[in-house]
Amino acid sequence: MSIEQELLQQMGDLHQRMHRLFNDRLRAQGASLAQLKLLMLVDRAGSIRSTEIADALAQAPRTVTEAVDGLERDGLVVRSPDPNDRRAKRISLTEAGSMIIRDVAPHRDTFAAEFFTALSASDMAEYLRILRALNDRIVEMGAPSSLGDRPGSEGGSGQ
Amino acid sequence: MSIEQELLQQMGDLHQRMHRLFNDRLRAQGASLAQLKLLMLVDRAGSIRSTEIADALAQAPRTVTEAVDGLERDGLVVRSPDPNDRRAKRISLTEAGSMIIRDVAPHRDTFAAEFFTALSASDMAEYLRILRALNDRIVEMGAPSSLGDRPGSEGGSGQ
DNA sequence: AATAAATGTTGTGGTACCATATTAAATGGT
DNA sequence: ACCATTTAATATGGTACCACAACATTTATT
Repeated sequence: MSIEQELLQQMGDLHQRMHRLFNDRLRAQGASLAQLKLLMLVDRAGSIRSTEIADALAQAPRTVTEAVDGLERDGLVVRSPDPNDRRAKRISLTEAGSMIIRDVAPHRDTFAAEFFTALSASDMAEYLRILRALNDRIVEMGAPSSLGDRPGSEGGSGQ
Repeated sequence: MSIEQELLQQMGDLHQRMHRLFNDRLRAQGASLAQLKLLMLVDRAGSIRSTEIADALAQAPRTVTEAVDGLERDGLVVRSPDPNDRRAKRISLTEAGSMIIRDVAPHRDTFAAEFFTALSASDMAEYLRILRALNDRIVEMGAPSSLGDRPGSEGGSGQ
């Protein structure tokens, strides 16, 4: 097996394991990873439209509707009509939604801290550099460039 | 944002982008990533039972049944009764299944090669070392240790 | 104003995952 | 041989995603 294939394998395994473990821990706090991401985005925006979510998270419109349905059913967000555009609805957090974000934050930090004890400070820096290079590369290869991050501060890949 | 959070973010973004891009390319070859993984496992094993798949891929029994249903419907695998155990069924590739694996292999290699042009040889080595350390760490933290690899040749932290 | 085009949201149907039953067959103790 | 346990596969119901189609509302054109 080539080193490239080995890397792909390790990356996939790592992601799968992290996703599971993190999700399991989150479940105890009353949310899933996907829900949390969405809640945090709504929190940052204050109030936001479906299409803006779809855009920020690089998700299909349908996915957003469904996710918001779930959150609304759980009383974590509310949809209210947009005063300026009667086609649109503005999505915002409820008290319960804000509370979840606040409750989860320390667990997120704890997880990250625990996890990265595996790496020295210089390894972390190396790793970050490599990840950025790979992210630039995959965007060059055709992947969507804007995902959930703040727009406009992309690491310059030139060409 | 701490470096840990930044790393988490970059890892998540990278995975999402790779997954999409790779899946899109694969779709043109007539399979999905999940299907390909399963097909490759069946190929390596020759013939295999549902539970062995679930174990190797760290997936729920239900997931396996469903995945095999899809592959069987597409004529890529067949289920035949196990002669030694009437509860079990042995899953094996059809000609079409084998063909897909052969067709896809070069694309997989091409993708990996293209992608990792972003990294120098020494960066790749670094990256692999870091990934292994993180995989070991996440397993320590409670994630399942055996995924997708051949059974019996586990490299990592197998106590 | 009415029709057309663009945009925002939701519906339909499909893949890939999960936890928790459920049914059939094998197995081990007596 | 019999019953309880375990194991193999599948069923039920749920989350998280997708492409594509439908529908409502706004905006542009005539």
